[in-house]
Amino acid sequence: MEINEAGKIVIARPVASRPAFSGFRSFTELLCTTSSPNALSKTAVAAIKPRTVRFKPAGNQNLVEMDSFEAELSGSEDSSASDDILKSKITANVIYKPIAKLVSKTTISVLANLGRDNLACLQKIPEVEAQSNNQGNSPLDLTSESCQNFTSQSEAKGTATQENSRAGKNSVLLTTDGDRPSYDGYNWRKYGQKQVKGSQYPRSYYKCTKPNCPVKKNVERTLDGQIAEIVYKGVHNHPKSRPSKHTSTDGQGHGFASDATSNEMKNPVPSNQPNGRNECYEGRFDNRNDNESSGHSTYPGRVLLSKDLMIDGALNISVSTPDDSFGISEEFEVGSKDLEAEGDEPKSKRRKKEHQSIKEGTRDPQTANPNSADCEVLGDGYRWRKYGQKVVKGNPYPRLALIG
DNA sequence: ATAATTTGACCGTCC
DNA sequence: AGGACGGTCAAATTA
Ligand SMILES: [Zn+2]
Repeated sequence: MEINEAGKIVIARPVASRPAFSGFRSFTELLCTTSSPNALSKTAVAAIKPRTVRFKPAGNQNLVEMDSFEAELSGSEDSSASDDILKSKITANVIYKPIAKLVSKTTISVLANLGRDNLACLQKIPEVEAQSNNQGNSPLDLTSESCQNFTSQSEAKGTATQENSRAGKNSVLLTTDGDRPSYDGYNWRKYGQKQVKGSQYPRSYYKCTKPNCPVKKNVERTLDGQIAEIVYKGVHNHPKSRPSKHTSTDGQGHGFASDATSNEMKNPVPSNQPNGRNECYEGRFDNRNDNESSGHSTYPGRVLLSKDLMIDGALNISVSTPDDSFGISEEFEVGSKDLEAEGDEPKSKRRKKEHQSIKEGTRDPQTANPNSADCEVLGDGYRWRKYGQKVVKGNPYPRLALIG
């Protein structure tokens, strides 16, 4: 059961074993500059809520969607668990996001003002869950505007050290806050939360709000509100909603809350999906750094994502594709490897089913990316050109070097 | 009034 | 068979 921590913890740092490419940096830079992370923070509040009681009827649940696949894995770690990895990896994508979050303008301003007061920030930021204001726009804004701010911050921190980030303690900036969104282009509805055994943090369950979309994601957040891990399950059967600035976009119209996590949306994703489907297969985002936060700061992590995702942060990323699989995923690793996993987690339950589905759904990586030849569109919305590939020691899969 | 979130209970799977 | 867990449902609550 527990175990993961070790794995997760980590985070990796970037660097380490990667061949050096200048790419790294570039990546980072790119990310920062172009893509920006999503950072966000917001106000927050913590609330305590009453509890509800319910009776329950029973039964219905079988809906579960099977489309998804799963992933699991966890963590990060370096281990080498190759086998496991394989299995798990297959479907899973992990992303480690360091910072990120989206912030609303207000927040931004606040931050700006506060700038120094991290503490203050912290307090606010922490949990909000969302609702507030930002929903609609945040994403965009962030991207454009905010991002920069963040970016810089994050970046700075990241690379430089982010002191602040965590300095503040929990996190202010970097952190993710509560549930807010980082908009990943999709709208999510929280349908459950639970303390899972293997992790220290509560796991929140989100579902894509589009009517027929089976995609779900699990988000674990630290006390501070930072995202410790995100796992995506399933494939969207609809295009992303684009954040139009003011609008809510897509579907629902209201703001959505995307929970916090992931991606950035910012960009119009280029091509991502030809059809509009396949957006995410499964991914995971891990951030748990608490542990050591001290070390470095950024949360380096890894990301594996598949088609849509994102990356963010300031980290170094490396991308690798597993061959195996479905190609679904391309992984971004940020630091080290992690992978994980293992067996410990019981997660497996439904997984099996999912896997099957997954396979079906996912396959065709190539298809998915039209560009696959030399250029690939990773989840970040940008197009990358492969300029190298190499087998890296701790990692079972060849690592690709991409240039933006 | 409506939609989203919270949260205890229920269900299925694993051991 | 029974307990432990993770995941999901859905009434209650909140926004
Ligand atoms: Zn969806």
